[in-house]
Amino acid sequence: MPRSSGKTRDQILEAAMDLASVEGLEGLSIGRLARRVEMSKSGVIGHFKSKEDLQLETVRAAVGVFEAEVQAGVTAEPGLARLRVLLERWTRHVASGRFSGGCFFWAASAEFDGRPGRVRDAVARATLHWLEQIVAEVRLAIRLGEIRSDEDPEQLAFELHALVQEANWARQLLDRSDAFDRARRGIERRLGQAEKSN
Amino acid sequence: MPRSSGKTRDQILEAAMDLASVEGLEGLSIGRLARRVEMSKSGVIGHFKSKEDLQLETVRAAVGVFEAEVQAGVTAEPGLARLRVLLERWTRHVASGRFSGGCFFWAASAEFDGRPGRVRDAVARATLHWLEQIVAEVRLAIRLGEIRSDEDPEQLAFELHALVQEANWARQLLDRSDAFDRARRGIERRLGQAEKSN
DNA sequence: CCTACCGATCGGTAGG
DNA sequence: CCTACCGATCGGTAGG
Repeated sequence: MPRSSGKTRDQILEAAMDLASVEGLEGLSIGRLARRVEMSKSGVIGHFKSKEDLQLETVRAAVGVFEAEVQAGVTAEPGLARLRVLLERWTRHVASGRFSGGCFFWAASAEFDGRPGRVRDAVARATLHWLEQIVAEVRLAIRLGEIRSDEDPEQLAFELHALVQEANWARQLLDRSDAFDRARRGIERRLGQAEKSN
Repeated sequence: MPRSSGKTRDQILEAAMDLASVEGLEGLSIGRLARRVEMSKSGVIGHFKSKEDLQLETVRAAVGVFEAEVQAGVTAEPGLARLRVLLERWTRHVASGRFSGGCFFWAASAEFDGRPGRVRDAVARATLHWLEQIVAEVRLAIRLGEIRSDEDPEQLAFELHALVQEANWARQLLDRSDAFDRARRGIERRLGQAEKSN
């Protein structure tokens, strides 16, 4: 059962994710967020213990969106087929404009990589988890004989992951509308190379 | 001839680049920068017209560092050989820890991609210029018959560029000390694939 | 280059 | 959920 003010809290977090994707999790000030959701500052912060707590809850909410849009309900066969589906869903999610500022975690990564603390740890944990999921899927595909056994799963995951992050960069900073198609082409070419021939 | 206070100004910009690589160009506040260089706030801002001007000069200084460490004095043969040298010098520069927060332009990209203005334009111009230089070198290598003529220069440059940015991300956020070796392996593998066999 | 100051905004709290 | 307020810090200026 949701608590009584669950709806408002969710609305605040939805606005917080969008604001943070543009202005960063630090630029996400309580006053600015309050204006955005048309509440008083104390009304906003009353839902959270502190700004750090608000940032942590915002990261957690973004993890929830990612899981729902990228990971949930994938029915493809485990291995190479599921790897392709996961990468395509990720690409589509980042390209979709779900958040005004592009990929939430790319922005949060760059902002918090130099600031020790719980927010940085939460961002690192979430992004590492996703990277490790790609590694695991590559490993499975190797075990199934779909990907060449001389491929290093960590290396292949690194290269695939790089392409989607690059696409986000190229679209957000350089306004390259073809960025995600380039990521897709790179992924397909790389997987084609890794695939066991025959 | 440098103006009389050129030395101090350069010291301020050196500190500003380092601070911005960690805290961002916005987190680079005049007060914090003043404390870092042991001056008063007005002493710092006196060298610049405004905070935006300070940010622009800091970007310009970072372009200068990049040119000196990556682009200057490359003697390799134009084409594939020079492409390899440029990518290796870029990788080494980003890996070197020249700035505390890792790649200055990666941090600035994520921070300003959602904020219109002159700072964003300067960051976009600088990074686009570097990307276009990689494209140009690929094109030359194709013309020289060193890279297969069915390679799309923009696509290949996108993929190579992605690997170094990914390495910066992996080291700064995930503390992956092997990140730049992964970038190197990816670059070599990709160039090997693009290379004309025989 | 400094001190001293401006109005605005920051995160957060008191009190209701 | 609100108003009203706290001390700290923001970018920037006056005056020297």
